[in-house]
Amino acid sequence: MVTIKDIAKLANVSHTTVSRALNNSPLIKEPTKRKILDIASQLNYTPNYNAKSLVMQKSHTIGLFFSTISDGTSTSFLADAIKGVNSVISEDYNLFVRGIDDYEDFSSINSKRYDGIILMSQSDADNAFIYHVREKNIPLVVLNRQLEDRTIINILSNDREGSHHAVNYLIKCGHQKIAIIEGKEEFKSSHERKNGYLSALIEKNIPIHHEYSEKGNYEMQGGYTAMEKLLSLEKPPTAVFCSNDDMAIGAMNAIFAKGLSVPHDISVIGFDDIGFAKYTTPRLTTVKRPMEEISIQGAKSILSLMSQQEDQGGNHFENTELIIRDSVRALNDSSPV
Amino acid sequence: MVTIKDIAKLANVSHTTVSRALNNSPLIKEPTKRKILDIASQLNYTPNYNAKSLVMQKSHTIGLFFSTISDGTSTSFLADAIKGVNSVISEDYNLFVRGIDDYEDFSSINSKRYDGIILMSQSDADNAFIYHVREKNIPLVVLNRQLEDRTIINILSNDREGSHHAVNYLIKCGHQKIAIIEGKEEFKSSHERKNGYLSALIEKNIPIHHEYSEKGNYEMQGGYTAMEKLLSLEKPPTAVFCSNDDMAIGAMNAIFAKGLSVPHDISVIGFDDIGFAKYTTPRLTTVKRPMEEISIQGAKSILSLMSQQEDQGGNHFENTELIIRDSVRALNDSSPV
DNA sequence: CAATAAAATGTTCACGTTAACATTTTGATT
DNA sequence: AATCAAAATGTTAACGTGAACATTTTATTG
Repeated sequence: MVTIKDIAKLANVSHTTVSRALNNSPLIKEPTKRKILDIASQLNYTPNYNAKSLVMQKSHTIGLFFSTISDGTSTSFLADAIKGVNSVISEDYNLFVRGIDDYEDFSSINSKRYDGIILMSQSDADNAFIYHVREKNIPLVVLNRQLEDRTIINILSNDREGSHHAVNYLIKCGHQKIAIIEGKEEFKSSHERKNGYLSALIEKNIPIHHEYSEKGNYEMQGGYTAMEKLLSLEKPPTAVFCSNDDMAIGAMNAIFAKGLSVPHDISVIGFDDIGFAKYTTPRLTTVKRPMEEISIQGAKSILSLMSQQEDQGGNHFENTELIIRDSVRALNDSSPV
Repeated sequence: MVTIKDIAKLANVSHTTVSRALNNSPLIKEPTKRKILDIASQLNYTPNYNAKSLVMQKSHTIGLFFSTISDGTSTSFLADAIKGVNSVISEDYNLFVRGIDDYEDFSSINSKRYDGIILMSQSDADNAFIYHVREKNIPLVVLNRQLEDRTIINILSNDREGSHHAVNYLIKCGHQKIAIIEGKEEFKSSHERKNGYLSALIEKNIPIHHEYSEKGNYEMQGGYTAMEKLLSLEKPPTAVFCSNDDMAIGAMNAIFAKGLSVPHDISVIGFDDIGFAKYTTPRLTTVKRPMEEISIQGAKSILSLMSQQEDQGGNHFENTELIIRDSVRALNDSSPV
């Protein structure tokens, strides 16, 4: 492996001069600079980042952490987040991807190792991690889950508003018996989305029936099982708000399995707008959550946070959007807006 | 930041003794070892991995590279690979994720920075990368694409066999007019899967019609468009082999859009067995490709390759499996095996 | 052309750790 | 107790780089 000292010898200068030349310091005369750069490229020199990091106290590494990678994080969620972050950070940053639940303790997570951390947070259980990162003074951006601590940069979609909007749409379509299939209980988003569902019903004075709430887990099978239970009720709902698209797909399958049709017998609405939502039969009406946009914003934020030290915390909401397709039926004449 | 020298001072020993104690060297007496470990944990000591890496010439980093992350890599593919690798490597390795197409040149990829590299290879264009990694003497495992070079560890599914099997099944079901929707042209797997399709037809002496081959791109929209073309043929096929599930889903949608039914009017078979395949309507018959298993094997291989230096190259095939669901209809009496 | 400031380059140290070699302590043997 | 081997610990250097300070070279000015 060739080092700056090797280059120094060949160029007949000190290794510091080489260092300066490679870092494009204005202190070095043009001719020598060129000579050094020439030799460096001829020798195929590449800097040793460990040495660099050691002396400069920077790691050139950004950590992208998920609450969990193996347990219940949907593929599209994981992939969209990585794609988003990846598209923003430049070649000279390393991107480390890991799940918080992979760690027994957080001792290996410190400012020497990470210049910045993006946390894709799904659960309150992440708070210990957040606390640790803050304590170690590592620049941090939290995505996807709202924090009380307003000093932390926080980028997320307004899930409550999104689900409120969705349920409101069902009501406008004439539905009154509206059920919900909830998300994974440990995930904050589940509660946000349920709250939007509740607030929409309350706003329109529609009574809330306990039996219209079914627990789910954000997985297709969970949506299927939950829907089966709803269908076996004495008075089944006419519409179901599913807390994510995966469960909506499972729910539709449960409906088909009973010989019923969507949206004729039961209307279904989802959340996320994953790629497949356009290709279900019927096409799924859902709330679009701009996951990739959120991670792009997150990556940009962490970069600016790392360069300037001005820590401008607070929430940044990316808007959700109701995507109307074919899985909801209007029960009344007044066509919905 | 607390270093081993700080600990040394407090323990009244040399920093080397501390280093040895922390690394559990047998040279250190039990009592001193305990004392040092105590102090270390009290001070909340965490090792500086940059220093460690610098002197030990190890990076504690495993690179997981994709041909591309942003351009045409399906979400389930990306996520399954990361999940698989992540589940195997231990806490003291960093997992680095990046797309090859993010790099202008590979100069930053060297053995100081990566202890090992797992390449999820989709395209011949990766060969330059592979060559570079080999030249730098970085342990390498290539997943998902067959290499000529038998000295490189290579783990993949036998796609040709899988698609042969699938098309054979269609034939056994009485189909003769069997079309194919091909994958992304630049990806090796597309050709493998097409070859399996062709060999199955040839084996059974079924004439190959040029118009029954449609180009696709591994995306749902591509499957849709390709299917539309097939349906507009004078003699449309009775069965379609789609080179992945995403396109199969798109194809089914195109069939529905024409008012036709799957499998009654046209049979559809996919490849991959993604999570959604169980939840399409009808449920998708497909070839299961054990992506997560492949990445788990890949991660295990890279770890063993990194520890022992015995480089045992060659291909390791993970078996595909035909998953029979409801999207293929038997045209004849003889029920298929 | 000397004096002096500015520019260019060199010397030495530091970063935090492990490793090679050196020294001291311990314990067994006579 | 003296001797010696083994065990435990210490000293110093090394990894590759950047930074502070020191020195030399160059350009500018009177």
